[in-house]
Amino acid sequence: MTFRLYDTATREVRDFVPLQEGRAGLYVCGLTVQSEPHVGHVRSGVNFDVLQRWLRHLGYDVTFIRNVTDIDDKILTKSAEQGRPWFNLAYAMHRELDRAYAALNVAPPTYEPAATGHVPEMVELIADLIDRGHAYAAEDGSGDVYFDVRSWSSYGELTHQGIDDMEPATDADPRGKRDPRDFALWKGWKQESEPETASWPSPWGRGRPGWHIECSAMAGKYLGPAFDIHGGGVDLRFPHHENEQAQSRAAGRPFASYWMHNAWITTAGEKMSKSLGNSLTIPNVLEDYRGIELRYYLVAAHYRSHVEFSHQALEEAAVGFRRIELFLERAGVTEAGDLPQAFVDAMNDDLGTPAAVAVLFDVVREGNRADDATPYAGQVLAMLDVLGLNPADPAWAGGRGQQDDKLKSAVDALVAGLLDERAKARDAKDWARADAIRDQIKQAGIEVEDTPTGPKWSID
RNA sequence: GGUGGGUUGGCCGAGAGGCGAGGCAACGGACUGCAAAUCCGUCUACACGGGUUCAAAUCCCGUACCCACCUCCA
Repeated sequence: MTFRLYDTATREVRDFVPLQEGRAGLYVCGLTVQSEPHVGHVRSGVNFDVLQRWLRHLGYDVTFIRNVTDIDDKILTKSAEQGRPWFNLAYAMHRELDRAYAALNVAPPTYEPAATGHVPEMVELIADLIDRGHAYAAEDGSGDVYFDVRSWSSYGELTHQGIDDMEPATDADPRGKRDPRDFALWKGWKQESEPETASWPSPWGRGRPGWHIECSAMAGKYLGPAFDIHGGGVDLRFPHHENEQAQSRAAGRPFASYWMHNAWITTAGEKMSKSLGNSLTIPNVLEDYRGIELRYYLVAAHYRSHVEFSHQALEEAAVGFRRIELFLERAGVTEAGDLPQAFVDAMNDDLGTPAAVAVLFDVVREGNRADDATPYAGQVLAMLDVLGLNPADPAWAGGRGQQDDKLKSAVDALVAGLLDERAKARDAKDWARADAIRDQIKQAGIEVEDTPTGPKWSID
């Protein structure tokens, strides 16, 4: 079976046929770095990381571009509220995002371009659009430049909407727009309310980029006028992706062949909006769960399915994942084997991670049943590698590894004496004494279990 | 008004005309001095009302409820 994926534009699962054999160009809309990343934000990071890994597994030479939007209205508003420069806020949140990705073993993309670093490319594209008659400088002297949606007959094709069916933007300032649905390519500098540092020179006066233009410009720069896959969250379909496609194609660039959109994580049935507070920020969640457990929770759901976040569900997922880890520990295998065909089929079917995870557990069970778990453990490792969930991956060590080791050997020394005593009691069939010692250790939060190779302890 | 998605067992979460996904929890059994871990088994679900079909969670029609997007949200 070849790799198939659901294309939002055609609303069907299609065979993946790259523009160039053996190569895959992937552009994903990253985040606007304006607040601490929460669980919902990193979902797309994890989802597209799995895509990237799978494409690589399939042998593609992948160029993966994931941008960062480091200038926009919200960044300006928030930084003003916090009394610090916008670039300070954006950079701080960018670093926070990097930490979150690292904690979840989201591999860095090939390149992570930032909007502010690509103003010349945007200006070039905007000028081209004006030349072609698809954009115009606002006549009200605001310095804005708008895309003329009426000039582009296939506007709305990505989201299958007709211009006249769209709700006129009541909240947006119509300013110098010819049609209320025209969107900003360039935003003139508002001297009275915006810092000069948030403006760049352009043929239309100082200003800053509109939201959508950056992605068209950067995708074009790093992936060329046509590339394979464009991804992002469902909310970006409209207007962001619709506009990206319109302005790119209006400039004569074919743009993306496939569109992939990941679904939301909701809390209490509601969109996990940035205004809901910070209880589910990555640093907060990682106080209670390991990164690998959170990643497993995110990978176990299909990328196009809503996930209703709950601590109970995350807890259950973590328990389930530990089952896999325990199996690997017991097997003591470190060499990855081959992927089971059922796993490959699941992944090829639009990244069917839920079915893939089911295969994972099937193999764990078979391995637990078998006399020799080695071949099964090898398969499990191979599957975990593809999903970015291999516990042995150094990415999970974080900065705590060394201290954990020291702690472990200290506890080991303390527990060893007690276990020794317990062994003597057991030899003498003094079960009461043996159980008392085990209880005593458990009081300290350490679980003792007897295995064929002797007792083992683990932190509860 | 337009566009898209959803409603599955105690819980989470797949599937998309016939064959019990998987996980968590619970219960029973095996193993164990007792446990733990592991294995085996049990719990046979698809919002509601119609319809099509030999056969519907899956297709069609209708209803209810939920969510998202409609010009700077992952």
